[in-house]
Amino acid sequence: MGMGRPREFDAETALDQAMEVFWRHGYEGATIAQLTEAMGINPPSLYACFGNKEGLLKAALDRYTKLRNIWMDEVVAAPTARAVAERMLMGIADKQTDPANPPGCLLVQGGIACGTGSENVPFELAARRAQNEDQLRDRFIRARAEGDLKESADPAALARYVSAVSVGMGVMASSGADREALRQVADVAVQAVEAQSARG
Amino acid sequence: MGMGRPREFDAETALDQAMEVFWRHGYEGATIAQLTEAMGINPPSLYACFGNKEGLLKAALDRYTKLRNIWMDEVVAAPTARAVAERMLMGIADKQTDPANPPGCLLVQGGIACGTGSENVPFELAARRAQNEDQLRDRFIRARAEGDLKESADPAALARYVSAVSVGMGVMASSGADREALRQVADVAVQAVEAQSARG
DNA sequence: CCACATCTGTAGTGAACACTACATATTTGG
DNA sequence: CCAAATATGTAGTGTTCACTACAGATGTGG
Repeated sequence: MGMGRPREFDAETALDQAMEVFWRHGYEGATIAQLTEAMGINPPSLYACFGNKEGLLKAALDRYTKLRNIWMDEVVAAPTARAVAERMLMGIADKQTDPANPPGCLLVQGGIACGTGSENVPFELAARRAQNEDQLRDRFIRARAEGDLKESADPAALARYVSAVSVGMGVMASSGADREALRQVADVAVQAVEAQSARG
Repeated sequence: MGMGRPREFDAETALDQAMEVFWRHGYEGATIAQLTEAMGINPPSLYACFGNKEGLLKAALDRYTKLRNIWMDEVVAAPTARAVAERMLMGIADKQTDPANPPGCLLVQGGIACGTGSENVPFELAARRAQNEDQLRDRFIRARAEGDLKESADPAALARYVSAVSVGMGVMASSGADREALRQVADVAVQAVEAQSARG
């Protein structure tokens, strides 16, 4: 039995293009016509490979979070809680204003609110944002155990805080804030973490 | 010449219902069918009164920001920069988890990214968020002049920071964060403003 | 070279969308 | 009571959407 005609496009390259469309227009705002054009394929190829529009989004999110998690590993490798927050937020300021990508964050731009039939999309994005928050929380738990954070500090609250600031910066970036403006926000935000550090 | 048949519905009541639909589903996710059903009217009445879907959104935003500005006046009436930040963020934590409304903030849920033909919507929302940021900035400028904030403090950056945290909290609320979780975020966030205060 | 499996491009499909034509109903001014 | 003006409900309009049937192309195993 033969193995059939091989695929003529590269799935990961196509996903990168789809990611950009979702990033710029959101899940509901992105049309199959825009997606297929950006990916350089026709609808049947898209559906054969990714199932449907939501499957394509999930695949794009998988790719996005995979790259992002590599970066997050570098972030939590910083020596102190303050350094972690600074590396995270300054990195966010730069990444969210990188002209190579649409402004903001795919995990926010993808779709915070959706219509009937797509209620699953906001959940999907939230779950992936929560992964990063968990990583931060674990790192802050360690920081407190190491005496880097005060005993009174709440690692979960700190992680939620840093995550919230990241999201807020993403929305600002998507509405036109430039890199310097975001860095100023990050700079202020880090001071709250510093206030929870043992040697403030 | 007669003045015609009078309108049978109350425009402001109808707007409140429309607001809720946009809030929950976003601009693109909200359908005219859902809007008219919630408003208790038929499409021709909607179009006669508000022009089109985008006109309805703008009218709903006008009403939303009108109520919100009243609250913001109370916020900036707080005696110190720290108290302003606390009142703002704690109030946000409560308002964004008020069961009387959909979770989160209409100015975010309304549509951060939109498809072709609705590019104007994210701008419209961003402009209204910027109004609140300007109000905060002016208040922080005064705080610095009064010696409440350090000379080295940047009022514009602080305002942008508080605004970013608010937005981030809104996204968290919309994805299920409860009131207590948001209050913890607010509590941490206020400490950054405190660090910029003269008597920290 | 043949049977089979998978991909590709063309050209649609039904459904849902924002929006509206039109006839009818309800008001005011004379 | 009539004419002008505006609102309402019914029943659509054309367009766009996500998705797919189908025929032909391109590969593998025997």
